[in-house]
Amino acid sequence: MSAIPTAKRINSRTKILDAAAQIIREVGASRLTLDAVAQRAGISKGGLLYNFPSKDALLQGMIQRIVDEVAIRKDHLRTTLKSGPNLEARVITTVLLEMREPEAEDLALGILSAFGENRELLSPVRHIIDEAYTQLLADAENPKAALLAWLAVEGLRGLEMHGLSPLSEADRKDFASTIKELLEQPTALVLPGTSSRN
Amino acid sequence: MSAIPTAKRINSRTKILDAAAQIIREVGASRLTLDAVAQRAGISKGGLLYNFPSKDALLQGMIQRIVDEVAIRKDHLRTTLKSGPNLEARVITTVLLEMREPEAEDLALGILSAFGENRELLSPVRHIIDEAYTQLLADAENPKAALLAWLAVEGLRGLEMHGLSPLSEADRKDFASTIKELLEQPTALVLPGTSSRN
DNA sequence: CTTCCTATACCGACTGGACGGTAAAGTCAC
DNA sequence: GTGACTTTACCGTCCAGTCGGTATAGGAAG
Repeated sequence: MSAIPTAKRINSRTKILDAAAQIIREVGASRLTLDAVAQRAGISKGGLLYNFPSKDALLQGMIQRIVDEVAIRKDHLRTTLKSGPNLEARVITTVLLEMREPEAEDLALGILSAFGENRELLSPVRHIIDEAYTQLLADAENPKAALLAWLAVEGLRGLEMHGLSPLSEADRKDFASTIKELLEQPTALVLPGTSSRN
Repeated sequence: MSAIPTAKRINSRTKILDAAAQIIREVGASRLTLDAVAQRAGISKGGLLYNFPSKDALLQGMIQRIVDEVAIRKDHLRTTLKSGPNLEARVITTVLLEMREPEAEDLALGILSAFGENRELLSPVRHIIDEAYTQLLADAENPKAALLAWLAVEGLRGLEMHGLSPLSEADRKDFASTIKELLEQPTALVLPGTSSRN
């Protein structure tokens, strides 16, 4: 929408997005007010609203940045991980499992913050999920194992996001290895019914 | 605090909780205002606040009801499902997979609604999760498979909760069978490392 | 049985603060 | 001075929670 973002503006925008993410991380999405963001970003409320004309726009900006970030990480992993079976599944599970690192922790929370108010804001998220799902299945040597692994990691991330995970640090490591092995050994999962249906 | 809840009061309370759940389901947690709940319940705002002295108390009541409901379902399934390996895991995954049914759909949303405002409200939820996790592992013939299945189902539920699940109805059914088979056949998951530690 | 008293349950106008958003007046770079 | 960017001051709305009041039921006293 904004025609030519200048350097100054870009700087302000990142400062604002950083501030918003920080607030969500520290005091929760419900306290993400425009005043608080402006103050934290060291900018006035008017200035904030100049950069993001509404709160929804701000949330949208946060989500977009997160989505972009994930795409970059995935691209990076796609070339870093040693190729082999279920590459896409390994990429996505790795991204999700790493998503607990401090710098990216706000991802989950940012998404959550948006959903509550305006479900449409999640559409970019739905989009990358749909895409990831398609790629995951297309690329998978053992689709059932790939789906299982992805959803399991997604489940753990969801629990951690809400601070509800019962897994100890050791348990988590074990689980991560389980996922890794499940995906690297196409024969790890042996099911009676269809073994490898299209 | 209230000494002896009378029948009348209990009736009002359930009407209120029903109304609140309905509102969340229909228009989202952000529109869950005391006025709206009161109106929907066919009661005055004063009456509502008489039964639940604060909004937090109302949210707490909603969560408690949901938690109790889940406990009942689990008890029921524990006697219904045919005994065999990984019973606890089968119980919990069944509950979670059924949680999409209309009557229980508000569970997820109710929980979410609460979290945003006040993280402490989730402590009863954390409690049943911790318990479920312990039982799951203790009872499991193949702990890794049990954990995998539980987290995967949890992941799917999380996605569906936010309307983000990419799985078609058929995919979902397939996935449910995968889970079932994974838990009923302790040999379905064969991992190189520790096959059945501890 | 009737009068008085109390407790429970509920009512609805009101308040005070929070918060998203607006508008007009700067400020600074070019 | 023109346009990008920022500030200050303000408005309107929404909403949790308050508060004085009403209605009904039950029990005790006369």
